[in-house]
Amino acid sequence: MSNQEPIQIFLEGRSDQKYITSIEGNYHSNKVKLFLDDPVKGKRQEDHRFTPYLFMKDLKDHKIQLYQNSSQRDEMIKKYKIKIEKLRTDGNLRLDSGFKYLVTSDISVNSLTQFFKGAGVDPWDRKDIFQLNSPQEQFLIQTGKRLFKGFENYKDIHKLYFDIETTGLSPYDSKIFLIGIKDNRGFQHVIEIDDTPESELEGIELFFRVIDQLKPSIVCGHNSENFDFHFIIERAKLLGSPLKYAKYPTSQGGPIRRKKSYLKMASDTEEYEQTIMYGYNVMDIAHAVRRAMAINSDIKSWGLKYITKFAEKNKKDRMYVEGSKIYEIYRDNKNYRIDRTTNDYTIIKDNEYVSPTEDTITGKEIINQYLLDDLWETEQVDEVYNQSSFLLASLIPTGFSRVSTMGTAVTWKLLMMAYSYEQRISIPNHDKKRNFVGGLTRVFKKGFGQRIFKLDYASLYPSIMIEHNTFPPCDIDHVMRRILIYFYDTRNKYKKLTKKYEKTDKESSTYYDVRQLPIKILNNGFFGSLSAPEVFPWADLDLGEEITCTGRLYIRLMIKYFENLGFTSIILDTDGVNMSAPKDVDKHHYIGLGINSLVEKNKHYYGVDAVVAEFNDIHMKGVMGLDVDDEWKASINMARKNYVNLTYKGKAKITGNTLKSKKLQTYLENFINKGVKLILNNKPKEFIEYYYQYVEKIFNRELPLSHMANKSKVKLTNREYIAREGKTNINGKPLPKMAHMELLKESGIEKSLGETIYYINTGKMISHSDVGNCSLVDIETNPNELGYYNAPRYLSIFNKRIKPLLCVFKSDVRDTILVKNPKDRQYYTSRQMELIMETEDTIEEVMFLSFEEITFWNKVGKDPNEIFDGFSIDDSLVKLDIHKNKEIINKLKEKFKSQGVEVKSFHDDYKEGDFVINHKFMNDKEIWNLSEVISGSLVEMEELKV
DNA sequence: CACTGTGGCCGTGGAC
DNA sequence: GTCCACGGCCAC
Repeated sequence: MSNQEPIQIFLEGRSDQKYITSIEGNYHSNKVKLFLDDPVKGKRQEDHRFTPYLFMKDLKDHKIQLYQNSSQRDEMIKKYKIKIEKLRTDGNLRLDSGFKYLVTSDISVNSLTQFFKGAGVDPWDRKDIFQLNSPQEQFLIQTGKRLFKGFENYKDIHKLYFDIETTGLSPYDSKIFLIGIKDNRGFQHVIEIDDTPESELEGIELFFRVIDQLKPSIVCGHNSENFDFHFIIERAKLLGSPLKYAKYPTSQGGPIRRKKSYLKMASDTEEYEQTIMYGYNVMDIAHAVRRAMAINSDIKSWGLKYITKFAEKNKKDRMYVEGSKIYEIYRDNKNYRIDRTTNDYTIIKDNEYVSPTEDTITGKEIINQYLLDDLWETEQVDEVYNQSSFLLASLIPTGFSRVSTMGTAVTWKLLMMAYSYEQRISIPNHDKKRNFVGGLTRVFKKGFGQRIFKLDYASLYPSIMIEHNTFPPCDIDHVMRRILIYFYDTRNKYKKLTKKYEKTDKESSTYYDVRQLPIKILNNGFFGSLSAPEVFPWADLDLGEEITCTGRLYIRLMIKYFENLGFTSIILDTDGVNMSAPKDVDKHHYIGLGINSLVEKNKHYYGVDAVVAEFNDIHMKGVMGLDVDDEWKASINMARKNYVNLTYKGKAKITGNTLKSKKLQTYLENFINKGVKLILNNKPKEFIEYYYQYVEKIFNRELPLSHMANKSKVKLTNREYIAREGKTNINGKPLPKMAHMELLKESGIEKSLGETIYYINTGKMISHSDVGNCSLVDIETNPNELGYYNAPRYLSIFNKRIKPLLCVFKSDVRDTILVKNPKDRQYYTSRQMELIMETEDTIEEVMFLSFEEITFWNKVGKDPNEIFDGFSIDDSLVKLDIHKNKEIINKLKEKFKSQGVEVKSFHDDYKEGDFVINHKFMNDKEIWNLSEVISGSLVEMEELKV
């Protein structure tokens, strides 16, 4: 354990300074200001200095000469107080050709860049030669300080929540009438604004004065970057305000401003305007929710009302007002009867008698309470979804708003840059981007299954990296390996503690559970970073591919092992297989040896758990091991990555985008949710009846427009969409139109990025596609409104979606179920309605290494059959068919040799013009080909008989 | 002073 | 009808 201490100190920051909540630096000096919130001494600021630096490659390699002659250079070095230090490379080629000089200036980051600009190179433009951190990051890296040190919980940070109410959506034709403010230390206030411009400006100014008084560390709202701040600032400008708000009275901080910034959500990046307030972290909670949404497909919307319910944090007695009625109720000077236990209210009509004992409330009071309840919920959502960013910020040397918007590869880059700076190691030259082999995925059995187990490798990719030592050689201190092992151990420790306190001490349990979260994020992101050379300079694609190819071997090994024991593989995806167990599986009994860390010593295991524990103890090695992820009562297996499972509690869990998507129209979703349960509970006749009833409803337009509406997410601004018009695809054809963007363009409505819009196809025939045949639908005002829609087309879309579900029926029945008109409905016998399961992909095929895999192993000069050397597992399970292949290939080679032709195999090092034997698996058959190497690739010439 | 990966399914618009 | 490129979303 003790050898992990330096890593822990590095990650948590070697400086002991506590309670830093934000840092302000700049490019024109070497000064930074720290903002602290000491629980005893209170809020204060500190001035600090740092030495601006950048990492630089050897300029000679880029044919760049710094200044005309050495005397001129020396003069500039003196002027800008430049120092150049050579960093460690230990003879590693990528470090030698990387950023191996550390250049510093005692003056400022600008003087550093000025020095190079004077010589004709702008470091900001030449990311290929220079690596720079922001002043804030430079300070943190240099001093070993970290944000939020000393704060045990996110709750301990002083946070201010706000929300505004406006008369409309645009600041140019509507105005603010309420601003709600609440902090997490007992303050709350609603600023009321009347109809005059003076009052509105006063309200805005008061809002900033309140912030200035309270000095919270974090200022946040829900969707505040896109909406509230934009609105407030634009209104203030229109009303003639100079916008010099939110300064610390004693500071020299500049005015509030907005800066182009990026929000990273899994593989998506979105631009937004970030609000900058000197000394504060300005956060948008919707960002945290949207990042969670990108990873968790069960979250359907990032709206405040939805997400509070999803997180089960909704206030039970909250005041609720429909969005369109807020202004009306606020302004109409009416009184309402209210039930204080539920906060339900009804309007009191003019001349209506009200007894003095009745509880009443004014419209204004309703809206004020509504606003405060919104803020209360905002705080709850913040606590749930920003927790991991808060914890990450105490490990990663950068500001809070950046931590909560950047991607995982940048996170790892900052960690590695910090380590390289501390240890004076060069930053490697980046690897070249290329495609590579990823996870293996198959569906072996299609249709209806019962009693299904999911067996998957615990953290497959990180485990492979640790067990097979796949780390880049350019990491000369092996720090990535050490960090990963530290994370692995720490996370396991937290997981064990979470479990230990689960029943006795809920608070401690949650404390540890929350702490394993940032580690999980860093762990999961590591493999992706290692394969992202354009972002992460330490990336190594051969290693990335070795990890995935090794993963493919592990999954094959597992399939062979369990099939041998009578298990049936159903669906395979990357790191796990859904299997059905043999009938006698419950007879299995195993007493844990505890050799494998996933197995408890002396614990009695039964059934599938026993089989898996034995596999782990006896046959796995080191950190590698299988988990029994779950057990299900029944399943529908439709296609690769697409299946539905029934839990023993009766819940249907849908996996894959065939039946689960945020774009799925509500009418489809409603049918699917009920329909899959009927099939899973083995009620095929009821399913068929339900299907025909639903066809009738769609056909006769009995379903509300809000349920039929297509959902599209806005990913382009109107301007970007219009700019797309002249563009073509790789074949020179124009890019197709997008129905929802056409609607926005025509109506002149500009939606924020990330918003969902709803529209309905109003054509007459199936062939009437959406473009030119659709109109926008307001799903909120009249959710139950019926109306005209393109029934044949929606029915056809419905049938297409349902089709994959029919894989549970016999093939002759399957083809007759779907109808275009309810009068064509079919009737079936019980025998016809038996649910089935049939073979799709074969085990034999999947045991073959793909051509790409063999090419890879060949390229790196490794034998995949040696991956399991040292594992105590039966050779026949481990050794793959490539040995058999080798025998056949050798025979074929000899045959050609006897005819005087030199032939190679793809195991060999082949060149342009060589003849090569290769093989593939098609329709369950092995096919052998003779190919010629033309322009670096294999061109098939003839099929060979074996 | 943007940017983790591959594999897979489905819908769409447009060309033939 | 069939094919294609592309976008979107999802699984891991």
